[in-house]
Amino acid sequence: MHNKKIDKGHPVILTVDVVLLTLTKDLLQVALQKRDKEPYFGQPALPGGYVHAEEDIDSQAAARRVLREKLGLISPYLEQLYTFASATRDPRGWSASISYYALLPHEAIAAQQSDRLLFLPADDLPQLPFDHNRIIDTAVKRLRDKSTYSALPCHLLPELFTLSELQQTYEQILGHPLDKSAFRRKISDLGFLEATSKTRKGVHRPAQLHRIKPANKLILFNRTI
Amino acid sequence: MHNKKIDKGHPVILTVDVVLLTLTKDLLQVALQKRDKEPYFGQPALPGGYVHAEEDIDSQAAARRVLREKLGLISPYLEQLYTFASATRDPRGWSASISYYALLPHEAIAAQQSDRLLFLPADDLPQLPFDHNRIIDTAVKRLRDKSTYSALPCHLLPELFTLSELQQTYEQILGHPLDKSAFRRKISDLGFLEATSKTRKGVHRPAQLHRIKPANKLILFNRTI
DNA sequence: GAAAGTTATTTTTATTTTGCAACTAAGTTT
DNA sequence: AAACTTAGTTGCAAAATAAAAATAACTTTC
Repeated sequence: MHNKKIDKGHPVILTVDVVLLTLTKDLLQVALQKRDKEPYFGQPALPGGYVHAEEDIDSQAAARRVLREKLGLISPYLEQLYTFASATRDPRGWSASISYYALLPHEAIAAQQSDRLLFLPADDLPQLPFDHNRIIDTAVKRLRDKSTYSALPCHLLPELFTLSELQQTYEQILGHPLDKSAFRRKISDLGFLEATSKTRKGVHRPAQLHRIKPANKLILFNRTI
Repeated sequence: MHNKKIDKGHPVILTVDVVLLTLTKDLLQVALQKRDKEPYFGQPALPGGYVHAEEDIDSQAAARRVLREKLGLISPYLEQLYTFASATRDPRGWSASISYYALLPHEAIAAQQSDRLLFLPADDLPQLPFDHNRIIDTAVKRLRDKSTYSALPCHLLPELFTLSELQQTYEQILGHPLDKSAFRRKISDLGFLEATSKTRKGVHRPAQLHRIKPANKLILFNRTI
């Protein structure tokens, strides 16, 4: 049996943290920011902050606000990842972090570089404050898993892209090569992309630029048990 | 810009709620409990409660405690589902519910029936307090999704079961029939079950009883992009 | 107690999907 | 214009899946 005091719960810390992932050249990178307060002042960490009960309508809005206020970015793809909540993850006390992950094309953030913001390879990070390494690992795993059965990697590319670029994106995320014809067959069968009349001029044969058909959110591939 | 007060965050409510699912006859059922306090006193709702910062080491432990204290049950399968957090989901104020879902064989809970505990079909519920309908819908969807590519439904069966029973379980969850030989081939190929020498005596040919091989956690099926 | 009925389990066969390789197409560079 | 490179397509064998049929092991009925 517990008394009223215990039943009401002790005060806990409630934050959101955002794992912003992007793909540069051949590496998956995560956005980190030098902390502007204690604990871990000055150390690179995930952008995050307290939930602001009076201005955030829900946790997704809080994550959007963090992205906007801390990084000056708006991400079309923002999904709840997991909630890390324990007595030990934050030295200040029992704490819950509702974590989100966001995907952005490298082009969309190139302009945003600031002295406090840095991008590091998500697969090869130094030790970060709190349980941020674990949060990032979880985000990368989620991205990899979901890329095996969905069109998620499209969100790492700009609005217009070639099929070869899309295949390369999948290959970089998954870490292994894909068959060209099988890949194109699948994309074509699912029909969530549309070809535009534009082409990517390069050194060789120009490639047709594609885009996600409007009104197509996240496409899931068929799986059969 | 925000002042210190706002940056520290306003007090928010942090709870865990548990969606306990089980399969009876031909229906997926969810455990509900009549609330013993306001708000919504007396109404059936998901078992849940405040996180107890001084006794719960993490949110999973809090969910286990809820299951134990409120339902008198221990569930081998307990997974974080989603965190529902918003200004409007609880009349008392800004609230976050870290929700978990648990799976149990019907046999394991038959003995636990109490006057406050009831099981209702998860697909056909009355309106419940808070956003509990949405939480349950999310849990059912997660179970259905995950059943298409994992051995999750095993956890809805007792330790020993026949392959036909397992197939029926999949079919009830997924809502469509599966091919018998393909199903058995897949289970056999994955090799996470072992046959026992026991059989299920019935009206007709006895079926061999199987069990999950020890040291096998959750088996995921292969998916190819 | 043999025949019929029912469920379990395996085997066979047909159909679909995938993986690989070769081929054509369209540009640039030499 | 010949060689080179990347884009995109086509054909086919191998693998996986689905459907159907066959066989096995029991119980119940007549």
